[in-house]
Amino acid sequence: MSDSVAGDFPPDPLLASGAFISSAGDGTLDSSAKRRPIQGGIGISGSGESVRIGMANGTDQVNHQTESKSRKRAAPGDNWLPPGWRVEDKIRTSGATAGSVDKYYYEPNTGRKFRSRTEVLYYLEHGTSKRGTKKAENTYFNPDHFEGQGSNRVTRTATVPPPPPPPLDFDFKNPPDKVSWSMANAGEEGWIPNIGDVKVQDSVRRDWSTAFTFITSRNPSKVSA
DNA sequence: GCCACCGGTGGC
DNA sequence: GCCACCGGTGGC
Repeated sequence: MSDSVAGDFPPDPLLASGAFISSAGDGTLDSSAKRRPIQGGIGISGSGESVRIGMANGTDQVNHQTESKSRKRAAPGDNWLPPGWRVEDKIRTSGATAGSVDKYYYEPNTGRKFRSRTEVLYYLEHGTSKRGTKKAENTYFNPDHFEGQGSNRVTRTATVPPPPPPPLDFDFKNPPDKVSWSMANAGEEGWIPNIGDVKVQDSVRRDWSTAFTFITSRNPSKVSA
């Protein structure tokens, strides 16, 4: 009764639509590029970390008993994470707190890293991160930028790969008048969009997500000196 | 007591 | 200056 539509997505929330994730440049995953030389040499570097894809995949653990936690611990899985985001559990290898785990969240397109759910949510709302961004808070949803992005002068540093070509179907000029969201199944899939009585297709929803991600990621945070 | 979050620091 | 990591605290 459920394998029809809402079953489970392919493990590639964003890639499916157009596959652009241009994170190539900044080596998102293997941060082996920099990464401080962990002393002690405990070989946890590779095997100690488990990276998971955000989104409904952890269906295996059907143990979603407490859905209404509270502010903290409110994320048994990572259902609050927008599709495409990655979560990385990093185990501390030294110090008094060695063995404890830090969670890091990675934005799909730019690979930007966040240390907490709070930071991610903040970023999703403001399009910029609190920390590390002293100024430049001008990133707001502005459809016009979207069109002219072919050759604008935005002097973005080479740090961030060029904004992904938007292979989207999302019509920025004519967004749906109203979208109602319904909770499909607490804790599993999260919210499902409906326009009128019609459930929004998965692919469409994914485009929305991609569009959103794109918008929120094309900000000039690195404009430093 | 456990867990998530954030500040601060040290290394590069 | 940036980034990764650890320490410590507050909330539950």
